[in-house]
Amino acid sequence: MVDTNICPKFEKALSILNKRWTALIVFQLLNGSQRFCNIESGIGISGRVLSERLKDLEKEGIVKRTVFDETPVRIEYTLTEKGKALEPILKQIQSWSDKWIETDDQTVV
Amino acid sequence: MVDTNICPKFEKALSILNKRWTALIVFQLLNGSQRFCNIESGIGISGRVLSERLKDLEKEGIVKRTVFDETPVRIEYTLTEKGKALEPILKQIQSWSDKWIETDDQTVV
DNA sequence: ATACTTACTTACATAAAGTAAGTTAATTAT
DNA sequence: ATAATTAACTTACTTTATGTAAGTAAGTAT
Repeated sequence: MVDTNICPKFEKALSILNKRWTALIVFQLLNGSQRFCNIESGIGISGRVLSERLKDLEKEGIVKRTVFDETPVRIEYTLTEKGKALEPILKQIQSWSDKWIETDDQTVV
Repeated sequence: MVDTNICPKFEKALSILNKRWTALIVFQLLNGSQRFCNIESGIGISGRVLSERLKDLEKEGIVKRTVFDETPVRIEYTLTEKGKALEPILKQIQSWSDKWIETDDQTVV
């Protein structure tokens, strides 16, 4: 990447949030801990990419993976404090979309 | 895409903002109108993708392209009201990154 | 034993982004 | 007058990211 004069922290944040699905995964987890297959079906992401994203988000300290040693084993993904702190961003996106995005109601008759 | 229970306006907003470079372009234009090459060098995007993104953003009504018929012709890109309204989102991202992203100061000696 | 579920991974196909060179039109430098 | 430079792109080609589908391992239900 080329040298820019933009704050590196901000750029880092964008490089995380910019990635496809990241925001939706976080949005989904704001409703509470969820299992792999629930996130998968909840937002319509493929398992391949979800697996990849969850690893990234774990590495960034945004998501925590917890294994419950029941039988069968249960694995849950939860937002960390850092992850929960993303809520105001998503809220802002929501209110922007409410104000500025039109629903092109494509109801086929 | 698979059917989800997420608000379509919100999904639409994310599909715009999620795209690589979109947020940085808007961020750059919050400083005022800019020319193609200034955005290009300002954020380190390639001309190919910048051209593509500006067209997308124009289509979404976020950016306005203005041709000044001087010689040589000058073309400026400006945020519309809809585009300016994205500022609070970027501000939120900024404050999140200030609080949660660490600078891994990789100063090579 | 067979089928089903969860949480993945692997292999392969398609779409998006990066790189570099080319285009057009006008401008300035020699 | 010719050559080089700048702005705003486009085109061709390569690399990376994402999607699709099938496979795996461990356990459960019938």
